[in-house]
Amino acid sequence: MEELITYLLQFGYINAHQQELIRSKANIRTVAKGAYFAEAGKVSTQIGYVTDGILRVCYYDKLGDSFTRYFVYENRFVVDINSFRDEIPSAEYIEAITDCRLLVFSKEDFSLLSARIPGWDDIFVKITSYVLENKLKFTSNMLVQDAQKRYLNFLDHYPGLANRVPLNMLASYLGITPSSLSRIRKNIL
Amino acid sequence: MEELITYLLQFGYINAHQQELIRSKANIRTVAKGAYFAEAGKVSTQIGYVTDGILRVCYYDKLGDSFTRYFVYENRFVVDINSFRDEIPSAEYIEAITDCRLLVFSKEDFSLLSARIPGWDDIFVKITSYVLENKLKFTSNMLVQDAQKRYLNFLDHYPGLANRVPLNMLASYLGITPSSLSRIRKNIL
DNA sequence: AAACACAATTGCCAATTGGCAAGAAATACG
DNA sequence: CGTATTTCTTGCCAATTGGCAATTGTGTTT
Repeated sequence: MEELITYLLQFGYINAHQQELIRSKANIRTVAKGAYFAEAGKVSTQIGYVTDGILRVCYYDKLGDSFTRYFVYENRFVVDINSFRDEIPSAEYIEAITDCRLLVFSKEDFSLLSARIPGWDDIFVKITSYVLENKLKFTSNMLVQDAQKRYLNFLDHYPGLANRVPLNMLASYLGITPSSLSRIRKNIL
Repeated sequence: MEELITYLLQFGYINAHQQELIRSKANIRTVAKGAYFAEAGKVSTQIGYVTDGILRVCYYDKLGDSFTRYFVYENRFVVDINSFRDEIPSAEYIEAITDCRLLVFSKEDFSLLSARIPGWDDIFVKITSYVLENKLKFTSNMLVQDAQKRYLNFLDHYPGLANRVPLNMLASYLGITPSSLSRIRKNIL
């Protein structure tokens, strides 16, 4: 919980009273490994802040194969922002790939915090554009790298994460086959 | 100019009086082919709406080779949003790849419109997350496709654009070599 | 502890893509 | 209008990556 406040303070000012209000509106939600925090086609009614575990934003092709869009881990927000803000159907799935514990805010409480805390909206605008911009940059960088560089870059940028996610999900994030990723790992040793 | 208003109206409501205010604050800026609309390391003091031409957001590696992050064309905003909002240095370059004509708003005028037009900020929040989310999706999709599918997907998603941008800039956007892109084009015929 | 399901590794070969360089085409410039 | 410069195309070959299938490994369940 304190980590959430610390995280928010990176993006804007919130006084002690406002912090207490935030704490009072946060609820704990657990999502079991393999279950979805949000599903494509359904409106996302909660925004989550991950306190334990890892999730992935993913989608499925016509053959039913899944592809990882990106991972979300401890001390980061997870949500389909367009679905949550405009109450439209989510574009994709958010799947827990380990047992997860999140602090969640309902749409109503989030709006209440927005009304009561000047700067609340600003904070989330900053988080959104900052995070999306970074993800876009990282993904776009991968596009012009070979498979091994993508993996090394991932290790660098997300230390410890590679060993916490299944190889096939990491492979689909990196845009390479599981076999290739396995070979790359062997090569690096 | 009317196209700008139409574009904004897709994301939120603005009344006639407010529209007039927007018109009165828009200035025309031209950027010659090859020149920069914004430069890495400098604070972006303007947000632009492209009325004519194509620009690309790009970066350079240590060898001085350039890579295209994405293209921006008619009836879209172009800006380093984090630089413009927080008045911090831009992360990358924005280069005109044809002669360009833009409607620009200075930071001061943009803030004034923000103060005078309820919903102005909302509109830009929506545009930002909607556009970035789409770009991320498109780039992440490319990652798991082979070179030819990337190109066909590009043709599909950005009709007409492929013939308006230099092959080498398109190649660096798609994450393939200019030679490969040239061969792919031949194959498709 | 055995059986099962699922994930990861590995070998083999084919397909794709890159690297380099030469030539052709298009564009810019005096 | 001709020359220079840059961009694009193409051939050749090497390197990378994928596809498939068999095997091994890991974790779960009964």
